[in-house]
Amino acid sequence: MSSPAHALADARLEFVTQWGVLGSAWGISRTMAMLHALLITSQVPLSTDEAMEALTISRGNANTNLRELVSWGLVRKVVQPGERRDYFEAEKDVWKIFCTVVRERKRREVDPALAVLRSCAERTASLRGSEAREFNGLMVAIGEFVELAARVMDRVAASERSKIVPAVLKLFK
Amino acid sequence: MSSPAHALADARLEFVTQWGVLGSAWGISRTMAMLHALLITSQVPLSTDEAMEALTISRGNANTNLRELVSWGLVRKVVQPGERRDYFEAEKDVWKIFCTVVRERKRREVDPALAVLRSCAERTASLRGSEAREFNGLMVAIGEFVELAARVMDRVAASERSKIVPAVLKLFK
DNA sequence: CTGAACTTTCAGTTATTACTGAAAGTATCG
DNA sequence: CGATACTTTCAGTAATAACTGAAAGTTCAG
Repeated sequence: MSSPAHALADARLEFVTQWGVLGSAWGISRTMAMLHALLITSQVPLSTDEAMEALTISRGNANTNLRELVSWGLVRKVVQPGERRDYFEAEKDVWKIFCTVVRERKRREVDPALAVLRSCAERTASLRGSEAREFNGLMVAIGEFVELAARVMDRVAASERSKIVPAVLKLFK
Repeated sequence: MSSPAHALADARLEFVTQWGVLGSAWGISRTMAMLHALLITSQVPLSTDEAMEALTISRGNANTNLRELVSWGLVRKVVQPGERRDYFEAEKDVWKIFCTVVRERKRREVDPALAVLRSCAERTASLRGSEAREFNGLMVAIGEFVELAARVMDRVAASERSKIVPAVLKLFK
């Protein structure tokens, strides 16, 4: 049996690694997901150099992905008193992380998809023929569905955990 | 202004293309997403050769991605009477498509993630020290959250649109 | 059986995406 | 200022994922 210190380090490493795997299955770069996992499991903010060393990645890679995490709003730069370099700290509240991801993916991917669906629906609205009408009906149906999803995402992203989770629990399960 | 026939073909092409883009942002291969878009916008089932031609892809690529779509349950093989070759037909009900995707991603990605989180929580449950306790608390918190998400996904995947959508509409918006 | 019609596989190639590291840029301090 | 400490950029390279096409496999009619 391994020592307690290793048990923690091992578990953390497994978490960081698997978070990376999961992220890449959902279209998030492995490194970005791993950096996120590293930061949320760190008690203290980390510098670029510390992150580089922990994941054995280059400065450029660390810099790019840390800034990307900041642009998602999942991580913020913090200043250590008397220090010149930037430190990074992740939001650790699971509900807030979830809301942020929902908000960003909605903005980055769902809204553009909605625009495409609307354009496809509009451009075929007045066409005749069963093929055109069927296509148009499908675009409208998918559009309405995605619109509903978008509304739910907006609402979730803006909500308090204490208000939504109990309601969801009541609705499902 | 272009002819009506082109307007439909153009809109369909835009939809197929953009569905591919959206898919790849969410970790689904572009070709698979495009094949899916092609099939749901087809009034008739398509053969492998027809799909190959429509997307200008190789036989191997078409075969692999069509089978993958079948394994997701989004597409089924159908036999045309008196025909030897396989034809493929997509489920067109938007709610059913959504449920299928939810069910499959839960099974393929969320369940494994849950296993990792539980393992990380268990392995650190009895460790002492503030770092270990904080890590363990985070694993438990994320685990509970993902478990809730998994339950919601199970429930959604098994539900009738007419029962869930109105309830969701009432809850959000 | 045999061959035609079709499907599947997979080694090799191509396309895409991610990463490196050195150079250029910026801010701060004495 | 000029030196130092740090951050950002990006051309080149590496890693990964996806695709091709020909060969092997399967099915079935005659």
